[in-house]
Amino acid sequence: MNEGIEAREPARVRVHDELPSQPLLPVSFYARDARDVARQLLGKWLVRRSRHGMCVVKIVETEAYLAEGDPACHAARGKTPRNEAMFGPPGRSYVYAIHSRWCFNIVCQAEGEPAAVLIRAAEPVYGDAVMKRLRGGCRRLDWLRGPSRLCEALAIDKRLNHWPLYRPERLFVVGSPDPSLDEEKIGVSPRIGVTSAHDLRLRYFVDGSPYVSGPRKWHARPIERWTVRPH
DNA sequence: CTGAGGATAGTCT
DNA sequence: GACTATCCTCAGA
Repeated sequence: MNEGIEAREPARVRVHDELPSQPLLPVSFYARDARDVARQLLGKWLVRRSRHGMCVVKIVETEAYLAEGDPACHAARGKTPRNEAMFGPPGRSYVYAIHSRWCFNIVCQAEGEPAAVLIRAAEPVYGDAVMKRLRGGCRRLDWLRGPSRLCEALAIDKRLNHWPLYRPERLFVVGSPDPSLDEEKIGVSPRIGVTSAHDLRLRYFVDGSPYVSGPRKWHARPIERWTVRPH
């Protein structure tokens, strides 16, 4: 049908009448180094359509887990039933449980090169009533502040493991590069809760955003600068 | 506001 | 049996 058009221009998606249409992130966005993907996911909209309703959230905090030289990566010691999704093609989800809570990752790089980005925190954009209900009515600031809180607010669980994120259906990401998110507004720090590889600074966050998780003192100022690369 | 402690269950050795 | 890419509560400043 219109495959030729879609190959040239990314499909635009209007997720709600009141929200502007946005380009859908294609597979090629994810088929790169997880550090670039993690950095450039900041400011993008994650869209979730579930039986509870539709939610749109703006990503404000991510972490990269690398295929090479990263002992904290779940795939560092080879393939297991749990981390299988990381070894698959990029652009799909990797959902796993920790302490009886879910964490949502996006697989990056290439098949057989297990890298991923953990989505750690986001800001509510649309669907307040749904997220408030799923989060038990806690403060709006805390609905999406932490990887497992985010999963709870968006009804993300193991059933969405291996899910393709480049189709505008149940779960996907839209957005274009945000010129206001230059390197001075991006903070970089060690990853939270990771006991090994503390020398690696692979956590990225929108500096100053109240929706970012972790100790406040960590985002008092950016710890390191990061060069924006186009995509 | 911060830090400590404990609940909790899936995963791997 | 040990570990964990978490979260909540509580005590104290």
